[in-house]
Amino acid sequence: MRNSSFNNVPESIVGRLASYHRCLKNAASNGQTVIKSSDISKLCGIKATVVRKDLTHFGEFGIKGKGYNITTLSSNIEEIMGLNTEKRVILIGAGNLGTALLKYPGFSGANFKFLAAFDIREEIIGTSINSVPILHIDKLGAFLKSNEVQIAILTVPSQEAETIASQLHNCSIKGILNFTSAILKSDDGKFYIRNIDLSKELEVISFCMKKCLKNKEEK
Amino acid sequence: MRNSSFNNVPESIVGRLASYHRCLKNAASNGQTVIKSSDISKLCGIKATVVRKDLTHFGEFGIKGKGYNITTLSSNIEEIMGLNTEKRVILIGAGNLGTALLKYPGFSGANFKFLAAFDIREEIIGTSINSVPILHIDKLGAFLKSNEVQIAILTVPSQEAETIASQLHNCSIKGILNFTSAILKSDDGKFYIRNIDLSKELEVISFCMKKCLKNKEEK
DNA sequence: TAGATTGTTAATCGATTAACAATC
DNA sequence: TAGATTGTTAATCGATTAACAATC
Repeated sequence: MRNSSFNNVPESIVGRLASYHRCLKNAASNGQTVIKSSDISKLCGIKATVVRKDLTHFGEFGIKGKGYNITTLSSNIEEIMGLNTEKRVILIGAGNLGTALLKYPGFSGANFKFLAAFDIREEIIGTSINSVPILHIDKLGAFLKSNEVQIAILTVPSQEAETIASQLHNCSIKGILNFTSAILKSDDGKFYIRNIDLSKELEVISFCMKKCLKNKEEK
Repeated sequence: MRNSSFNNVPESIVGRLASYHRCLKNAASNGQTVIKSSDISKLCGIKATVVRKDLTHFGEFGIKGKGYNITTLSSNIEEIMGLNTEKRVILIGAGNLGTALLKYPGFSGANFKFLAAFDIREEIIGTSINSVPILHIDKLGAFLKSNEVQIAILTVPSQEAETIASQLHNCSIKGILNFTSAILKSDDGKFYIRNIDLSKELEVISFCMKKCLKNKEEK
């Protein structure tokens, strides 16, 4: 691999790498051993030149005239993306969305290990969801002191997001997956914050639909 | 408004419009009536020049030397994005994520009206979640024939996505919000498909975290 | 060797930034 | 009028595309 730090990789490339990775896993489970950029292109809906250019960003993984060895490419992508190291995760806010995420099968593929979930509702404290214990939010600070946690997932009401996020400083947490519509800023650059705003997605589809309907009428 | 069709608006702008909209709503609820691009910038984490440029894409909404009238700008964005028209929606797959979405408060802001949810598990057929009735998936075709539905939300297992999507042709549906990791393609351009892949988000945060940790070590 | 497919280079395209003129 | 902030223009930057040389 050309370079093991990859500090300036645009997020657009990272997102596509994840797509390639899934596509390779699928191809492998079908017994395929080699794949061409044009195949990846069809399966992922991304142009073959983009696929090749993205990959060369990290090294030369292909065999000219043949394509890519699926096992090799797959494990390279896993190393690039850090999918082969376990990440210890807590979830804050075990409501509907939080529960759905605790039960979400996709987390295992990213090597996420849930240590605990936090909530305020007394009736669920002490229970567990998908083997993840639910603790009272009051225990958060102490928990973070005695456990090395890398990622926090925020599924609390939006108006609580800021307060909760402020409690995540000065501990081992390096990434926040923010599902609230509050825009959290990592003022000091200590965190990587990824905002996933479902309401925004809804508004975007609302606009794009409008456009589609209009195009239709014009025809 | 300069132009009422807006056919070639990049998705990046649309996503930001949604952020501006939320920010305006918040400012309005604080009793503010006018807002400057630099304020929007701070609240949304988007540069003021970008804010202004995005808005001029659709018209001139500001008052030089003053800023933007919140009510006017807000309703203009609502019109641009189609937030002021009701969209009839069905949800397919009332599992954990589906249930969370049916209970998600953000849908009302986008003027989404859920007509029904579909599933295969007999034990929940006939019940309802948040007043939305759960019907058997066998009833989907008939339902679409007798109801005008604009959007389908897919929260079925990924391997079912393709099959379900194929049942959505030849009806009124124009938009699909795909929460499965299957990559659905709108081969004929009849649909607008928005893929929201949570696993991908996890892998992206996994990479970005790795980068953050490394930067930290280097310091 | 011939065929195929990668990886690279150069050209195009679009988005972001910076500077400033217009104007409330 | 002076001060402030928008909207526009031009410059920069980065991402995508297309063509093709390298090579398995």
